[in-house]
Amino acid sequence: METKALPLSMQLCFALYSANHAMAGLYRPMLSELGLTYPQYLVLLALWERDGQSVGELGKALMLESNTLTPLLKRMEAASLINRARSQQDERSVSVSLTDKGQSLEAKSHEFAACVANALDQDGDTANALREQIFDLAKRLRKA
Amino acid sequence: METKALPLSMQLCFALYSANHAMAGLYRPMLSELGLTYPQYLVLLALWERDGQSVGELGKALMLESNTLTPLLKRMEAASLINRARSQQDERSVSVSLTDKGQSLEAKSHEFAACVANALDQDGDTANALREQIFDLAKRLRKA
DNA sequence: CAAGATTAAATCGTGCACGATATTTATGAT
DNA sequence: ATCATAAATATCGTGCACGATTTAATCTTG
Repeated sequence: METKALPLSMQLCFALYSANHAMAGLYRPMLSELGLTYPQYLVLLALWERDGQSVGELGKALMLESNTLTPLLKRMEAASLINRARSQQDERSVSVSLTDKGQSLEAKSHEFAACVANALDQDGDTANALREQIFDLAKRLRKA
Repeated sequence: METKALPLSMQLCFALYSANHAMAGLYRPMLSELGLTYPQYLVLLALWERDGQSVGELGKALMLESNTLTPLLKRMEAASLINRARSQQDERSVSVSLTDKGQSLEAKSHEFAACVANALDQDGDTANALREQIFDLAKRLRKA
């Protein structure tokens, strides 16, 4: 009974790890010019979609908890990208909103998307289908 | 000219980020019982495939550099999973090899793969095709 | 209303990821 | 042989991710 190892090339986990790294590597130089990190960019994406979310809502959108988000958001506040304010209705909750600077970066996100599309070097429908498959994969993994 | 933001749900970068997190989340409790982290498990996968690789070779396989690998490997050495030794042919290079303990964990990797397959809840061919698409995606992104 | 339970953020400690730099060993050109 | 260069790890500082715990506000229930 051989217990031959499954090579990296057969591991879905490594495919995801590798692709996620490669994507981060593609974004890094572009984001770096804006003084942004990759997770900070994801926070901006979430806020461009809906401004004024609480830390908990952001966490739900990005699958992160306050132990990760709080320091990250503080750095973004220090960089004048967002404001953080306790909610009046519920003093436990902190509302995160975009500054003018944070809003102004939204235009760049389209350049980035175009750059990714270019890197993919395949037609849009194929890329969209793959994206949906990956989201679906994430959903299945989370459910398990 | 609207500059409407691209929502998270349309971002391939977030799909990968999310799926990678979900996969890590699935592995975490299983690996935790073995005292392993997810990147440490990837190192083991690489070594089960070919034992005795140098730090640089491991880095090439996993897309990591010595600044990440060296401390990680030292922790794995401290946990008696691997040995690190300078090569005699070239004293610059460090060869990483599995201990008995490190080898013995290989059997578990098959359970993990089965667990992932079960979580996917879809037939193997579909999963394999998706894996190849994701590897291909990573390759395109890296080339760009 | 008061006491306990629940919820939302924050804090703390550890490990990973990476840019920049340092250190050590090997190689190459003269 | 010597010196410059290159190569392989290692070190350092910053930021992300997460388990565990803490703090403060709110809700619940007697």
